[in-house]
Formats: sequence, C-alpha cells, structure tokens
Amino acid sequence: VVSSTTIVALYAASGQLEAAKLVFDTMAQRNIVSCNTMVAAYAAGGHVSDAERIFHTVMPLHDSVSWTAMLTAHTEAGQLEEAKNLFDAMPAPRCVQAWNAMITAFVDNMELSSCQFLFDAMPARDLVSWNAMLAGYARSGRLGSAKRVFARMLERDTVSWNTVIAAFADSGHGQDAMLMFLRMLVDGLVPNQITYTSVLAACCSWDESRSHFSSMVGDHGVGAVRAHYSCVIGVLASTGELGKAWELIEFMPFVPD
RNA sequence: AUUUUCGGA
Repeated sequence: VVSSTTIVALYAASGQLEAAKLVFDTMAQRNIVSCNTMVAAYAAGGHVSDAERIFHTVMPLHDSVSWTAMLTAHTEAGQLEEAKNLFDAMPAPRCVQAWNAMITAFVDNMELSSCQFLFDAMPARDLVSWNAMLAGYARSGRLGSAKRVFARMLERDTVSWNTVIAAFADSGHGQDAMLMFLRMLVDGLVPNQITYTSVLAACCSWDESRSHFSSMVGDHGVGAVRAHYSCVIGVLASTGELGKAWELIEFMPFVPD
C-alpha cells in the first residue's frame, strides 16, 4: 500500500493525474493515506466532483489531512461557499493546516477582512499562516498592510521574503524590491528561482541584470529558466536596448514565449 | 507514503 501510494503521489506531483488515477483504481487495498493522496491529486487538478467521490463514498473515515485536502479542492475550483461549509463541518479541534487552507480560500477571493478575522481567531499560528496573510495583502496591492505584517513576523523564510520582494517588484517599486533582496541575503536566507524572477524584473540596467544573473547561477546554484530570461529581456526593452534584447532572445536556450 | 503559504502554467 505504501509503495503504491508513493507512486500515486509522484504522478500527482508531476501533473499526471490520469496515471495517478490508474494506479489508485487498481490498488489491491487502500487506506486513509492513499485516499488522501488521491483527494489531493484531484484537488490540484481542479476536479472537485472526483475528489468528493473519494471523500464521501470511497473513504470510510476522515482525518484532518482528508478534510484539509477536500477544503483545498473546493478552493481550487473557486467554490468559496463550499469551502466555508466544509470548514464549519470539520470536527474540532481543527488543525493549523485547515485554518491556513481556509485563509488561503479567502485570499483567493480577495476577502481580506475575513482572512484577518480567521488569522486573529485561530488558536495557534505558524509560519505558513503568517505567509498566507502576507500574501493576501501583497497580492491585493495593500503594500502598507503587507509591510506591517512582515515587520511583525518573528520568523521569516524564503517564501516570506519572496512574497514581499514580488509585492514591491510588481508594483513598480524596483528599488525597494532590491533593498529587500539585499536584506534577505544579509539575513542568511537562500534565494531560489522565484526570488530571482522578481529580482531580475526589478533591475533597471543591463549591467545590474547581468551581475544578478551570474550571481544567481554561480553563487546560489539557481538554474536559469525562461522566466528569468524574459525578465532581463523586459529590462532591455524598457531601457530601449532592443538590439540587445533580440540578441538575448536568440541566444537563450529556450523557445521564446 | 498524503494536506496548508511565494513566481509561472
């Protein structure tokens, strides 16, 4: 059961929902973990009714992972009301992950006041709760509130930093994004592919882009993806260096998008 | 072995 479940999870993680389903359907036995894995797989693919079928008719018992996975299925499908109902129907005590999933459901629907209410009401908050709240304010463009949340965080990880850096970069505050990036490095956090998507977009010259690009690959071992090239091309376009931009498009090891 | 937070799809 364990090895089959692992295979289901691996297929799901690589987006091969059909293969995951095939393995799950042909398993000799299933337990709560394998069912949870399949519910999560359907959730990620936006297949709510299939997730519900497993949740309601295949599984005899539910644990907190089952409930949280099902809640996420509704969120992914844009069903906020159903997500709320499921959250209310969950047996207490609800795990922190369920609270976090519910906060995310409100974030996806831009209901920031409900997010804040849940965040304040939950019995205990972890780093993910803080990051979810931060992402809510960042995504809705409420930079002031985002900064306030960030400042109040006692612990920050790469996700937290990525969220604020992206918030600044996306709102045209490139300088602030770069400053936050430097603070991130000073704090000893490890930048990843997502960090650099914002950092490269926040650059304002070819020299700056080039220096961050080589530091990305050389110092931090982050592989360049097409999005990184797109950011640099965007910088070149914004500075009017169209010749260089075209040259980079031809030079980059990706099909242009 | 499974669920919650950041970019992209």
